[in-house]
Amino acid sequence: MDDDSNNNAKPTINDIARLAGVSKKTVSRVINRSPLLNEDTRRRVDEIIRATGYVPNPQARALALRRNFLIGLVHDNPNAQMVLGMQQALLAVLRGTEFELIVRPVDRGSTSLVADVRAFLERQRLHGVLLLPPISENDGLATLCEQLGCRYVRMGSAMLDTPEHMVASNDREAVRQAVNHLIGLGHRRIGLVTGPQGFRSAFERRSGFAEALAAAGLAFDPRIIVEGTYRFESGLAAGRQLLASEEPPTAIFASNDEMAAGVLHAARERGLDVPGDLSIVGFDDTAIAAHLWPPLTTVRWPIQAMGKAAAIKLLDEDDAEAQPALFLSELIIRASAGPPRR
Amino acid sequence: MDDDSNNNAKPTINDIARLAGVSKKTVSRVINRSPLLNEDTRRRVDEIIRATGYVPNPQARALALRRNFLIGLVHDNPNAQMVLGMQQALLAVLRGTEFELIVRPVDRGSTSLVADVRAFLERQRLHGVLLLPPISENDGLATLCEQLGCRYVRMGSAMLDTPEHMVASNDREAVRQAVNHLIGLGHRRIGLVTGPQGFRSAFERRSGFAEALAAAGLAFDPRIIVEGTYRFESGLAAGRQLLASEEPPTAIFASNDEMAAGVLHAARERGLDVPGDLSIVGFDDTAIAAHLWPPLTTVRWPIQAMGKAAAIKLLDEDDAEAQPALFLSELIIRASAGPPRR
DNA sequence: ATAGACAATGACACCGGTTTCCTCTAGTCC
DNA sequence: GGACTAGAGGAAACCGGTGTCATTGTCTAT
Repeated sequence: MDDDSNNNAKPTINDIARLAGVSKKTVSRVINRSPLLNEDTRRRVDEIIRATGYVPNPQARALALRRNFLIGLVHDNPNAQMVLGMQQALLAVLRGTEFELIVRPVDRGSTSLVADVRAFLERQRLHGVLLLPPISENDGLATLCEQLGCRYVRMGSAMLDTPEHMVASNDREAVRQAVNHLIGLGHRRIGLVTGPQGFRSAFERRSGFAEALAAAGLAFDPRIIVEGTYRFESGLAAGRQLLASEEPPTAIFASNDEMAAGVLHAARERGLDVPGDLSIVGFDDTAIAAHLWPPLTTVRWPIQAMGKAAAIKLLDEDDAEAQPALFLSELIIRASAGPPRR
Repeated sequence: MDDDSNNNAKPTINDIARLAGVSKKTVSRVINRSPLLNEDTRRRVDEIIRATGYVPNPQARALALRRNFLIGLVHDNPNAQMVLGMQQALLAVLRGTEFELIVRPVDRGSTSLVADVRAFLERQRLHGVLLLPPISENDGLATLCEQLGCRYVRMGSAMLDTPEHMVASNDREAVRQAVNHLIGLGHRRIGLVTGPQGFRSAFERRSGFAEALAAAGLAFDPRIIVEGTYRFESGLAAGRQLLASEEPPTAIFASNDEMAAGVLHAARERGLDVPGDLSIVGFDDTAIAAHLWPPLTTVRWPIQAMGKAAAIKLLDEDDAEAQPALFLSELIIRASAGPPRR
């Protein structure tokens, strides 16, 4: 029973060396594809490595190299789908390499955020980290990575850094398109639920909104702009406020889907028809968007593509710059936005 | 600039030993709280450790101990919220310990599933792994962990293993309560959308459903039982089918929220009022549940408590058995279920 | 007083790789 | 033929911890 499945002692570099009749160092050279190595020797050692199923011990390498074959995903993101999508995208690239993914949720609010991440990076000696928004906006973390010599890529809603350290979606442009869609449907009075102040994404989306209105010659009426927190409840409150205003908007753009769901609730509470009485557009295309009634028109970021580019940037010095840094999101047109009835 | 933030060379055990005037081994004993150690020596060394901010190198320890201070989360779960909730629960316990969390999504369908996980465990030499459903139901993985001497905990919808290797919710009981709730509201004809065959959770929930009907003396009518896939689309299809049947149910229990959302869509398509014409109950209490209109009555598992118990079982030999293994879910009553109008 | 037990600590090998530096060959040039 | 060079590969130290075993000093039993 133990015979084939449990060949208890895994071979080490010493075993391989002995079997091949060479020194450890030569085996090490084979593993690391050293160029100054006789072709015959390489073949012979390779043969034995394959036959024994030898795999170098990552812990020993990490100790000797002072660097681990680990990619970190550091995040404090309430959007579970986004985080998981990113994990999948990273793993698709990491699979087949010797790298593993290590995930580190952190606490954005904590005063010790940078110290926490520092301890994490120093202890684990990561090869690289991917910083997800919103903590990717923290310049202290980027500086930290530089200091520690840890490769890093920040993900964000706009370029904040040099292209090799950045994977960004163009939220401003995406929102412009979304709002143009509403304008194209005939809306002239469009409300906005923003994200919380201090978030770059909130700023970008708000800017895109303003730019679209300006381009269409529409007024930017601060009375129908409400700040939210990116949470459902804030969307609900904002929706109530906007719909109760003197001259309510015929359409509302919410800066993420969760708040859009809140706005939809508010509309429901008033017995409004969506999209007949009120059109709603969200942002993110989380699972909820397609499952609401009516299904939500929203903006989908290319998470997979961004994750893949980020992974390659983290792994490969050479391919890093060849990877795109700016990605365009896609407007997903569903049923929650239509021509105003009035 | 480099002076205080970048004290480039981190102290090693040798530095501490030299500063304290003791041998490496003694420092090692202090770190590992060895009992045979003079109190004075311990204090002196501790003092220096604190002063220098020394932290043992995890890679070196891992090499020497042949075991890493890493807890793995292995999953193939489409429920992003659950996975993330579990991550958070684990981290809440791991924080403050020397353990880190490493996350490993795998491909349930892959024929090399066990081999993949084996390679992962062998390479990383994890201290322990938490297996999330549905792959937690794979006995091959549990056997693998035993073989490799890796601590493990399986999470599931029913007890499948000894309590020290298990953290289970009692789905059957929870569904019984949910269905009793519907019966209590006056429903006599209740439809069921099951999960896919082969999933333990699907089986348990179906069993709970059947048991509740039986206890109330209601017939279990196979014509209003539809098998789903746990995905939205399957819920939609099931809803359409059930509502188009000759004698449609007045309430439908869907085995997860995503399918419940699909059923709700189907009701909307037919212009039905929920809960007036149709009551709907889901399972999981994902974010979507509260955001639907009407908000979904559903079952919430105690993810945080289960994650915490799992983490303790994984970390601590002694506390493992003291931790509860079976958890009761909570019925969250919202607006999607009410008395039948008729 | 002396052997034996025990507490406290150190010396040294070891975990499994990599790096540094050195040796040994064989080929080239004059 | 001797000096020089480059290519191939090995010996030993090292990365930073832990395990094993020996050593020392102190206390107790005889």
